[in-house]
Amino acid sequence: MENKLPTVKEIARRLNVSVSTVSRALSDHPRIGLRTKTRVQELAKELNYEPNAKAIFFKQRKSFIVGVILPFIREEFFSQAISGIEAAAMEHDYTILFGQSYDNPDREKQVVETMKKQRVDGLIISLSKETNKYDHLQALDKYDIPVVYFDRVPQLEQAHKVYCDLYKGTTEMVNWLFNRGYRRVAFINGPDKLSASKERLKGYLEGVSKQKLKIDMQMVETTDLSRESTHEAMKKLLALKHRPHAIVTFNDYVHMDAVQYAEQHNILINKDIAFVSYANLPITNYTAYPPLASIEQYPYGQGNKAMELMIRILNEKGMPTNGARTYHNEKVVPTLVMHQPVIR
Amino acid sequence: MENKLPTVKEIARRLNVSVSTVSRALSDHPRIGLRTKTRVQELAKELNYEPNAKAIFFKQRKSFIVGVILPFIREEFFSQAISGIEAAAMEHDYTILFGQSYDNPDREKQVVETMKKQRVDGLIISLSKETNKYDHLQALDKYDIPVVYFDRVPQLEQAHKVYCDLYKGTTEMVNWLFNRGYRRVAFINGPDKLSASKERLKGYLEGVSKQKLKIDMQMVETTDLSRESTHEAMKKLLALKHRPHAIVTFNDYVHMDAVQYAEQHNILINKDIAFVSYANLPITNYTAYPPLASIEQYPYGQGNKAMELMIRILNEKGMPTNGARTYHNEKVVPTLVMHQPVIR
DNA sequence: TTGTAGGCGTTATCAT
DNA sequence: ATGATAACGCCTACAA
Repeated sequence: MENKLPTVKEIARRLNVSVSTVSRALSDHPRIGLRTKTRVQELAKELNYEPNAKAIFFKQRKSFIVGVILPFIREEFFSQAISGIEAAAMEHDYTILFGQSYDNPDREKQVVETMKKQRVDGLIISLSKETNKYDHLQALDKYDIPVVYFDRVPQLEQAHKVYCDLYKGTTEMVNWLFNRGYRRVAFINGPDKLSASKERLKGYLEGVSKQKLKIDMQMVETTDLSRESTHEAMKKLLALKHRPHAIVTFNDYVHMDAVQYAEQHNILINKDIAFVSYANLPITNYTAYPPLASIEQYPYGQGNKAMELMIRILNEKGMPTNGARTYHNEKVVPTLVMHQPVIR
Repeated sequence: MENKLPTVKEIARRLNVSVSTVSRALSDHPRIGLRTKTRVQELAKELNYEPNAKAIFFKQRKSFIVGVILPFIREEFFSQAISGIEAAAMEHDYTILFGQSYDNPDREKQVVETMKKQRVDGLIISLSKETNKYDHLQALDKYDIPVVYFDRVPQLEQAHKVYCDLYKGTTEMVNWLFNRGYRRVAFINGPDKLSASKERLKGYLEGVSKQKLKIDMQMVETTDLSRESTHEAMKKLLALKHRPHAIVTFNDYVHMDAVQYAEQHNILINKDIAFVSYANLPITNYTAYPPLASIEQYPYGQGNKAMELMIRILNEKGMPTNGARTYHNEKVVPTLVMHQPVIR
């Protein structure tokens, strides 16, 4: 009893014309009889005909679908990013196939596989924090599926990337702290492997050096971004003979965990110790202890740029090239944002 | 210089066999020469052959793609929900086409249109708060694209729905407050049109009635969920001759805005006035003023159920029916969760 | 055991 | 102005 979807063939049958006539009539081909055209168009409307995009895309070898893989959509950073991606996609009639890696390289691989099977036109990805092999992703390039990395980008030259240059931003933040009189500035960094961590560390060291201060590596801790790990880092920092005056944390989530630990250990937040962070998530305005300042990384903008770049790449695909592929590398400039100081 | 994706045809050409042989060899057809089979499979592996899902889906009239439309992905409730959807989808080899309505019915329509064009196998949607016409969605049913609504569901009998029955939950919460001695319990509800609001209101009225108290409609305010609107509602409640002892808010976001307003007006949160809410988002644990209690609505579970239901519907599609369609209606039971009281 | 042919819905390229 | 046909990649009933 299923009401089959109408096809050109069906219309052709009913009108006793050929499928090509129907196809042409529907696409308003110039040299087609006005009478026939009207008849076809009327029947099409009556039957509620809609071209089957699947068939068209199949023929065109194009789906207008771009895969997007993120570590965690529940992090506001990434939900903002995907919104930026979606906006750019919509503007150019693309749609988003969605997947999360949950920071698990195996799962990431699996999702990439699915996207490949679905033959997405391209893939935008922010790497899982453990990913250090990119074979499965580079393989896509060979299949003519371009990959654009954003925010969590790989250490590869041969890749399209959009990310925030946190080197400068971090230096700036450290300077800002010194200028405000904080002399012992500690740093809870993310996983060593992440290029985002390396950038930050470089910036931090640069900032400290500029103050002509000796660098104290006891002031640098690492977290795997879990609450436990962050608490562990805090424990070490608070156990130091000379406690830090200020703590820079990897992002606002680490910040929240760090501050939670500090509060539980009777530290007066932003008084005994000042806290600054990255990301500047809107949600921090509602939290108990917003950071004194944080570095805005414009996730929406990054996502938007990544998708724009993807579209540019896809559009250039048919174009003649001089042989060598060029890879794009776009940096987004972060900004230091100061918050209303909240001391509790 | 493009490395074209390998096809059965290509493999067949290279091995001087027919495409059907290749196809069968790859699918491990029983009666195929072992020698040929191995040769084919080896070459396939060497070329990194993968069947083109587009072609298969085109043939099978199936894409294994389900569209998901949410109001705002940045709300933790929805990002949890989509995670539940994704998990169920993955288990059954489905993928998610993603779109946001931003609570805008026009945009919602547009996204639905895109999904239809893409010929998704089905659509899971949580309605925009202003949507009161469902034609564009019911139309999908005609195209044989099933629609499963979740959380924000329409007032339709003829629809598949998964949602949380907040009627009982709200009554329970109001009782809980009365039992704790709060006599004037106010309520900041969401938009009237939302069935979620109606459910809550019914539960609230029921709860108050049970206490044999006169219902005071001055205690009931409405917000369109924006911060301004919530602040407006708070203003009215605080201006009453007899201030409420407790305030129930539509969800944790409204809660945060309400509490923010109260704090700015020198109310001691959870002392002068107690606050309770819905949703129980993890992020509330980091906020300055978590609600005293909130009603967990299990967004992950709802999403998961919605997708499971979708898959059941899709699987039943080919099956013989007795004619009339049956619509599924699944309720998720909410739970009242108490929090560590924080008074500031 | 393997090959041939037709079909899925559409459009582009011929031919009429 | 219209029709016939091939092609996209895959599968499968049927033929050999």
